[in-house]
Order: sequence, then C-alpha cells, then structure tokens
Amino acid sequence: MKSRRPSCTDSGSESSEPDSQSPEKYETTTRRRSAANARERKRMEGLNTAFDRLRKVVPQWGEDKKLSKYETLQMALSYIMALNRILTDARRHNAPHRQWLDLQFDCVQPESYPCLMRYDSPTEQEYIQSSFSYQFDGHQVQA
DNA sequence: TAGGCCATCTGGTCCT
DNA sequence: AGGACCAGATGGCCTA
Repeated sequence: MKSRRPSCTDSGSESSEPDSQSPEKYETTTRRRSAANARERKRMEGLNTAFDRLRKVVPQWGEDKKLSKYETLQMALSYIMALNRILTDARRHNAPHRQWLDLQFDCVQPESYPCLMRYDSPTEQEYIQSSFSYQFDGHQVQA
C-alpha cells in the first residue's frame, strides 16, 4: 500500500482546535474523523478492487502498462459496445460469423476469458478490431 | 522538471 | 447519530 500523507493524520482535522472545545468533544470529533477516514480507505479499496477486476476482463491490446482508471472505464465502454455490435451483426447476417460467435460464447467465462482474444483467422481479427474503436491518444470512444 | 496518476484526508450532503 | 458517497485539496511517485 502507498504511504500515507505525512502532513495529515487520522487524528482529526487541523481546523478542530483542541482549545476551542471541551477535551471530551475534541476526542469524540477526532475519533469520528479517524473512523470516517478508515471507512473511506476501505471504500476506496473496494473501488480499486473492482477496477482491478475490470482490468482483467477488458482487452489491453498488448499494452504492458496497466490501464489507468479512466482508460479502464473507456475501454470497458468500448468493449461492451463492440460486443453488442458483433451480436447485432451476427443476428442480422446469421452467417458466416454465426459458428465463430457460438464458439466465442462458450468461452465467455471470467476464468477462460483469454480465449476471446485468440483468432483463428486474420478475417476474424480484422472483424473484431474494426468493431473495437477505443483510442488511447484521443480518448475517443465510438460504437 | 512538468504532468499524469494515485492515495489519503476532509467536509458536505443524503439516507437510514 | 452514524454510515455511505462524493468532490476538492494535497502531496508522493513515476515517466518523458
């Protein structure tokens, strides 16, 4: 875990002057603040865990660097739209992607996710990449 | 060194 | 009253 800010502590806000209130009240305030800080840290921890899970599910196109939170959200959005488009197209044409689509559906389990990124032919790779329009540089997302 | 990203603290608001 | 959620402020770390 990252180190905490040295200038701030869990002992309460610096604006709560100990002199301006009774020691009991001051202690209550600092205790509440400390508890609130702990809850907030826990909440953010849960949020970050959720982001990590999302990163594992979202494609990274060979990027070594971990996606930022913003990038992860944009990528997830684009990914969902791409999958939606694939479904719509497949339904519309019924073939020739039908068989490939059925195969992919068999793989749509979190633990077997990587198979989604394997392609049996250049055509299939082209197809899914054309459906996928997230761009890092311009932060552009299109369906 | 500047800029991006992030963790943490904090006070405000809303809800139970 | 207390917890959850949120946004702003702040400072640390990392990279180009």
